[in-house]
Amino acid sequence: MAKIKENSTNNLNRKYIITDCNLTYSICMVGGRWKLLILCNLENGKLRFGELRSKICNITERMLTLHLRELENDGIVKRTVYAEVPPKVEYELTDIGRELIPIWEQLSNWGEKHRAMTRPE
Amino acid sequence: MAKIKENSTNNLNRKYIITDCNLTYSICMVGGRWKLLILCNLENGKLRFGELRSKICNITERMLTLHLRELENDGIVKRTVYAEVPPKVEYELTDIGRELIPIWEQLSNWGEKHRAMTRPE
DNA sequence: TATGGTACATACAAAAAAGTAAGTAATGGC
DNA sequence: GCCATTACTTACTTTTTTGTATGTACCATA
Repeated sequence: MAKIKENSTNNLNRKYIITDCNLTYSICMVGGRWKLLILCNLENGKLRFGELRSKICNITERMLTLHLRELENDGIVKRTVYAEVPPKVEYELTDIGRELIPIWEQLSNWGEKHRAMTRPE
Repeated sequence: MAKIKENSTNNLNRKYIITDCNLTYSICMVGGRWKLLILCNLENGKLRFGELRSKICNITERMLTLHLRELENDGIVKRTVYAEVPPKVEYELTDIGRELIPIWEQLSNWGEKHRAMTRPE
């Protein structure tokens, strides 16, 4: 999230895996702690920064900003700034971002099933 | 992976998110650096520890062991030990593990498409 | 008796991710 | 002039993940 060391084994391995495997590449795109929660909240339309912050309880402004920046850089989320004071910024899913929705619905179902299997009442 | 501090904000947030969101829960299951590469390699049947190690270049024995343990604990991979010397251990996907295959194929396609979009030649 | 193969375990170090606390800019309303 | 609002920064600390290096058990074979 912050600075990474370009030539660390860690970073080189990450690059190697991402290059090698589309699947790992995809997972990395949405792999940050809060990213999926952000994306889920955007599923039904645009939200302002402050709306996201209050919908996702426990997230700090710093984390929200960092994840949104990454999602924006990765073309999954679109950011629109309105020239107003106080500032108004809206976030929404891009087309390629929306294409994740049916996939994550399945993943979510899998999770529910898995959870039921491993922790039966 | 190693010891975690039960009451750190970091850990509490992780628990909270996982409890709250099946999707994040699912992603956490396969979120480790090498997990998906391991799972992909098991897609076509059982493999021994040493086979996995040589198929996944750059992975260390420690990382392979750690990830396999987690996948086993999460019921995604099954471990079979043969009472032989030298030891022989085989790994394979469980039923719930196999149910991820169609999902990760879609994710993989998404990744390919996304990659083409963001880095067109 | 020494050696080799297999699947690990352990102690430690480096790197990355997440969290904390405080500050900033712009401007409209009081 | 002062304060409130919004969407951020920045500097720093803590926690977690990843990687390095080395050691272990077991027994068959040389």
